[in-house]
Amino acid sequence: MTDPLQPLATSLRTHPCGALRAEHAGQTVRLGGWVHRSRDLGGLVFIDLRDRAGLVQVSFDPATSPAHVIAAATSAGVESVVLVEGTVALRPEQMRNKEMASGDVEVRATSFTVVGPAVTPAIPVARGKGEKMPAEELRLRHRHLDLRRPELQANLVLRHRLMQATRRFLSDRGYLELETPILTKPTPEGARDFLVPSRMHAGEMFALPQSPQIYKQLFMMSGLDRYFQIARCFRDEDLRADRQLEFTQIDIEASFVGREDVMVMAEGLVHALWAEGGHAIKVPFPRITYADAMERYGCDRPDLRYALEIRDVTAAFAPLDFVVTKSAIAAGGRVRGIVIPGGGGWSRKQVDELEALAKSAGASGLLRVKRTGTEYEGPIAKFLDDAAKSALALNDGELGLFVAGPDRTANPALDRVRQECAARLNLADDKALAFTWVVDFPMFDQDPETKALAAVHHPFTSPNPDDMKARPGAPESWRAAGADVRAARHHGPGRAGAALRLPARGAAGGGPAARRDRLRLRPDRDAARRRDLAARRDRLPQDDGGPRPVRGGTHAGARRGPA
RNA sequence: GGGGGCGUAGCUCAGUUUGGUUAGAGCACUCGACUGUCACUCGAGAGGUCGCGGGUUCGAGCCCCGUCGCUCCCGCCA
Repeated sequence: MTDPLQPLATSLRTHPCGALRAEHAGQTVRLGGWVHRSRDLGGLVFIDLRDRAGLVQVSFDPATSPAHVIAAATSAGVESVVLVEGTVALRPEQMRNKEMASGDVEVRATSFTVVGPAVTPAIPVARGKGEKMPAEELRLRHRHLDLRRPELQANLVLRHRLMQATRRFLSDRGYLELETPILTKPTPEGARDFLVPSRMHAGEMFALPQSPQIYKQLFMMSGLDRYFQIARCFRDEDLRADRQLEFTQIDIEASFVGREDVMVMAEGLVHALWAEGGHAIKVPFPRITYADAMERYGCDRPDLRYALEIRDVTAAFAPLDFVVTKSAIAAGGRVRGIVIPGGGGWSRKQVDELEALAKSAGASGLLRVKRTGTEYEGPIAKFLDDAAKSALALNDGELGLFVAGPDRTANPALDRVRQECAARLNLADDKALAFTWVVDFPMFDQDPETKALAAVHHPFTSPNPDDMKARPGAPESWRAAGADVRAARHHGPGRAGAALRLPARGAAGGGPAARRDRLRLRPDRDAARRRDLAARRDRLPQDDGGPRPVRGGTHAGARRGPA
């Protein structure tokens, strides 16, 4: 690959500042940049000059720089835009700076011109080690200053490279980069549309698409076969730290493909993108079914960097004369929980905190028992007979935490407790990514009271064809023909590994009426969707998949997080 | 829509618990000193409607009421 900085030479400069290295020693160079920081030692002055490529130290020494040049450098304020001419010189051995990419050299200035004198910046650009960032509001108000920071520029550069890598990868595999309209009719998706008033049609609104769901399928019906788009998406929901009004997603659709084709392609793209970012990740990703994930981790996006798996101990509690578990089991629930090595040493207060967590997630309580030697302690210990003790299989020093009740409430509670325990025990490897596929999601979630069905994912995923054939009258039991990529979250600003989601897609299943019902279409609205469904009668290519969106990490300069 | 937190110098923050002299620190800024620094160092200086409005009080940055802004969480959201 050609050096991406090489073309930066112009009639005014010979090199970008940050590109200078020992190999340039002896050359006369002209530079343009911003005064990042300066150090006046009295007669000897240093300026760290900054541009997009990085920093370089410019020295102003009476032995090499004319007096008026030194005077000009002395009075130049930080963030002034300057032009410098000088000679690249190797620094004396002791004066090299290993923390600076250009730290082996400096530019000995023979000429110095301030082309843009700066006022004191409203927020500091150069930041010392350990200094905090200004408030988000101020950073956004003075965005031009904020974006001068090398770390933010690095984000934008990475974003650019990821986009180029995406285009390269997909184009090489026959995907066409096509665009779909931004101003559309409102659609019955999950997130609320951004609405834009129309001048020509007073009282009516356009909607900005939360994602380009609809029109891309026209491409498939039309026979374009493979499409992708690095698409801007919009949603009018309340914000969170990791949720933005607008964001970018890589949207892909393909025809004549099966689930394996989609998964292999998606793994390849994820692999290529992380490789571009300097991370080697292993493919294929391990796979886990939704049912397995819920059973072992209580969560459809388990953090697989650590085990701490959920156990079913219903059999141990079933014979016991203990009202809590007895009534839960009688009502069709189970008793499940996790066993924590070393948890026996946790204080009453620490365990109470876990119980509060479980309760806030919907559990009625958290049963606890710890084993010390042959002794069992805790509120439920007195109910345990020898058979139950051996069934629990607690080792010395271990703490057992259990939830009794229906999976529907126990799962989220156990998930929260498991994650908190892992955090306390520092079980997760910060550097690990733990990519995994979660497959065989249920198609629908059924409200236990109203029996109403709601799509677990977006409602346009195809049901598993085998399930549809086997139990045509029981859509609540169907699995979806989709799969999600999950990655354990990283913690810390700017390092969030995105949660990637790649549900496959297709028709909603059932007849047109059932589809309409499931999609919650209103006959008087949703014209675009109705037209789409109608067009399906003209036949889609066999299609259980065009993965939707690889999400996350592509929105420049902003805090990143799972979508 | 609901709940919590915050708002003091250009920036980051102490000070509010228990009201009491002239509201402080670090960085940045200005001036001065300093010839190998790299968050240079040292000395001096300037810089404040304590978010805004009202109230209680002899006296409010501090207590009370209202209001605006920011932020986090729940709801919502893929």
